[in-house]
Amino acid sequence: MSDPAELLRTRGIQVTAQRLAVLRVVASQPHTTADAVAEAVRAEIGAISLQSVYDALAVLVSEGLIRRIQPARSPARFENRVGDNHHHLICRVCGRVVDVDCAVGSAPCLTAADSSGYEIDEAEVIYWGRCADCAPLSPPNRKNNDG
Amino acid sequence: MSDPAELLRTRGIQVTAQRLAVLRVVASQPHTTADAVAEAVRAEIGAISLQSVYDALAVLVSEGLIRRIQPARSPARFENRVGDNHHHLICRVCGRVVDVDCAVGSAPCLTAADSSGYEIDEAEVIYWGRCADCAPLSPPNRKNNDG
DNA sequence: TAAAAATAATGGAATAACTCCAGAATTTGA
DNA sequence: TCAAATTCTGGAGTTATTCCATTATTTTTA
Repeated sequence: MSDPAELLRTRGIQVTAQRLAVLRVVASQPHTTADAVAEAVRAEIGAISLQSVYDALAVLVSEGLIRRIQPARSPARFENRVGDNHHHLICRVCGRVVDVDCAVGSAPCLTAADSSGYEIDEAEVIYWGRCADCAPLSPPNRKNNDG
Repeated sequence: MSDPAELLRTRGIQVTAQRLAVLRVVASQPHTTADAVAEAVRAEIGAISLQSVYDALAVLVSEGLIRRIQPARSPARFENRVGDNHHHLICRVCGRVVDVDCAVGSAPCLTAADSSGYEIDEAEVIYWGRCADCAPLSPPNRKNNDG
């Protein structure tokens, strides 16, 4: 049952052209920003306010249909790969984001060395570096100081 | 040579009361925000503009004396534990941040399953959940959908 | 099928967290 | 000690996002 409209309906969310378009855009352009979604949706269905894009994204995120990632010094990004076990690799220079499978394997890596009494529900991993295009063009700007 | 003034001087950074105070505050209150630093510094040395706090923090970060972490939906936070191998555990409810050692061990976990040609220099890991105080008071609001 | 209730979409204003800029003050160093 | 460099300040500007009041649309009920 991966029909988008059906996905919405079964969750009691009204099916609207805007929401379907937003969902479609996020699916076709993973790691896209709210702004970019607005533009793409406009190209598809004519008009949508930026606020409505934020609304639609918020609804989809809260229902777990899409995921929001918010890397430092970048607007929030959205992707429709949810419920699987993957992380992100981000280029410090051009900001490009790519998916990587979890190094630990397919089991969620939810076990910290010492959880300090926290009940952990997500491990968010971002690998920072420079992508194949940017690496030769600029010097490394950070020492390896984190593991 | 952990004398703060010396640390600044050897890097060619002018030693000022403001910078020393900012460094001291970040050291004594890890995971603090720029706002909180400003308040604490004012309590210590009288007055400082928020902008100067940002300036001082930026200088200290760029010299690697402190580290900036920027969790989603939170202002940037600063800590003076740098160059070691640790990650963060953040409570979704109250925002409390605590340090955790890297689950992988003391070697920096810079190896992604597939680095896609990226030259990785940092692996940023944030464990999200609810702290011991908040867990009993509110229901979990997220499925385990990430590893 | 029309009125009432619920839900969505809109524009505009507001907000948080920074960043940028030009000038004043202070510090350094020849 | 005087010029050059650096630092500090207030104010304005920016970006990404949220809030709010109103209007439009959709769904439910009578």
